[in-house]
Amino acid sequence: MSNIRKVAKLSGVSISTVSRYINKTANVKESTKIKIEKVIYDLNYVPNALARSIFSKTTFQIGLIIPTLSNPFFSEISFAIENFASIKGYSVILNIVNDDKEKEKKIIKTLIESRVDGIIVARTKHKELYENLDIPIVALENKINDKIPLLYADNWNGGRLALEHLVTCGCEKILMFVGDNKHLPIRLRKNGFMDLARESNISIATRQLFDEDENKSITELKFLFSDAELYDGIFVYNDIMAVNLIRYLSAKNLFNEIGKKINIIGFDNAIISRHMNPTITTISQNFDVLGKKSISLLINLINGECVQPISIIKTTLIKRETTKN
Amino acid sequence: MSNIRKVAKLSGVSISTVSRYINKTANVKESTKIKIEKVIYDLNYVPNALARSIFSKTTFQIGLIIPTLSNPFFSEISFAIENFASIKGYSVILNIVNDDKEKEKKIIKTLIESRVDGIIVARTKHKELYENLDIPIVALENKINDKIPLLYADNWNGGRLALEHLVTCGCEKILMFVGDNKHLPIRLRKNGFMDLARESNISIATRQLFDEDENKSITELKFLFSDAELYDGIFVYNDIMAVNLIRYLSAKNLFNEIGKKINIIGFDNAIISRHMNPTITTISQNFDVLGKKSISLLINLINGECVQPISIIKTTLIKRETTKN
DNA sequence: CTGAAAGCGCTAACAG
DNA sequence: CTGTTAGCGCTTTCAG
Repeated sequence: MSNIRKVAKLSGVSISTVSRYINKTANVKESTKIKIEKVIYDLNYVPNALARSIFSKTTFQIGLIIPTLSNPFFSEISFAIENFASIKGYSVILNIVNDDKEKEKKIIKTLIESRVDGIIVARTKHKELYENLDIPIVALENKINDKIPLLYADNWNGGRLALEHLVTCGCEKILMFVGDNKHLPIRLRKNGFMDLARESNISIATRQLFDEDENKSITELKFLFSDAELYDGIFVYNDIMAVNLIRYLSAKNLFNEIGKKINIIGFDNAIISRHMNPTITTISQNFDVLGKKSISLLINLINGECVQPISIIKTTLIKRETTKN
Repeated sequence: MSNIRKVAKLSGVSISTVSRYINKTANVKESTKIKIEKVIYDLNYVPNALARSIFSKTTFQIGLIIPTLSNPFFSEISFAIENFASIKGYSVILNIVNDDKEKEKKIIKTLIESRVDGIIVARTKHKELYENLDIPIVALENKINDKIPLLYADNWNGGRLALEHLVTCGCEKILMFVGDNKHLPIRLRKNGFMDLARESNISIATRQLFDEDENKSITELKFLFSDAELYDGIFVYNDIMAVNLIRYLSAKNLFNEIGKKINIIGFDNAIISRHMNPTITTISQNFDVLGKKSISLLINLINGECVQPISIIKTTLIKRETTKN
């Protein structure tokens, strides 16, 4: 592959002139401009961003660290992040942790070595890995420490919206499937739901589910959801589990009751919620806004600006077929 | 951020000794080793991969170019690619084209500038952008030219498997929803299905669908799928459209016929196919194998080895609730 | 408007 | 086992 020196030699000018031409960092005489242009074209020369970065101390690359891509929450958010990063001129290095702490450690090392300008890390389970990193970081969902800006959807208010909607649908026997307490957003969904229930004097039955339950077989689901059909309003902590609930009810031949006698509301507005049969009423996390905000926070950080320590993105109700109104 | 010179000075040795220590490229006396170790630790020094790459001419980064992340086919394949890339010591730069040719052009430029070691491009619509790139490339699904190795799942045989299964289920009135002919894999699915039909003297009704139809409303779906319920065996060119078909049938109150009087088989084994209600019988693309193979092809190319021009990954039948047997 | 020269952080051949 | 030196591809003073 050719380099700037070759271009300079063949154009009969100095390296610096070529550099100036490429970066438009100073005027170059029209005639030499044309000469250089031609040589660059003939040689198929492409400037080396590495050499440039070594000097400029900025790579315009950011690292994205996520637990998985199979969960639509993360694929949607990665989608949005790539989109806004690219608009702002940044490339994103995709890193999937997959519950492997050693891998997460190695990822961070590699990112630092390749001098990414910043890191966005979603729902990490190992905040200690990020404590002493001297590089701009934005945390999604899981807080790392007071110095690292945190961003998440307003799960608390989402929980309130969910109950509000069930009430609007006229539900009177309400059941909530609670997710794993170790995740802050999951906890907040519950709290929002419960806080409103208390304020409104509504009594709520609760059942506990865990992350592992997301991939259970239909037989196991029968056990998890048993008697859910006795309630007329059911809030499930995420869309995947709402999907499972629907499968359980269908297996019990209650498909036709869904959205009528049995109202169900999920959380996430995952793709599956608008494709599922029936389509699922849910609380939307507004991935686009999350992606945009995380990029803008990170870029502000990169530019040495101050950013607010916590940003909360509005959640909204998406009405579909699993609820009456 | 500190550099190798600083480390050398503080350790009281030369730059090259430090370099040797870091890369274990030659022996270093135990005592100086310890000195260097300490300084590196105190300074929180991390070697600069850019400087190293500029010399070694290799970045251990690869570019991944995909049309979207919303479609599970691409998120699953990206997942697999990241996984195997990272096992082999490569980072992946995620680039989402989103049907924007100008963006695709810019992406390629940026990747070349940052001297990625290779590119994996999935289902590109603009092969001309890749024709004259002097860099290892692996094409997924859509062929670019004879020089660029192509990799895809055995859609043709997948089509055969689909028909075979419908026949096994005893179907006699068979309908096929054909996808957009401009995509090779989609065409092959149809051909496999049809070829077996001809060999076996089975007559097949066909209907045409297009990419845009994937996101249509239920009213529009009614038009697309009208009278599909008159058939007892239906092959749909991908899982998303199979999902839509199921929603159409449910809206017509035929939910309980699915998997009984009406057998449906999709294609892709997308996540949604195992979560849908009912779960969808489908042909699996084996994302993991696709991801692994695309990485190994690319790395072979990077290492200057010869690779076969076309690789075809086996597809398999996944039986679920939408078919009888 | 242009060239010479120093330097970004690192590696490697060479000499000791 | 270690230091000196040249060089990777580029940018940017500083002169002219």
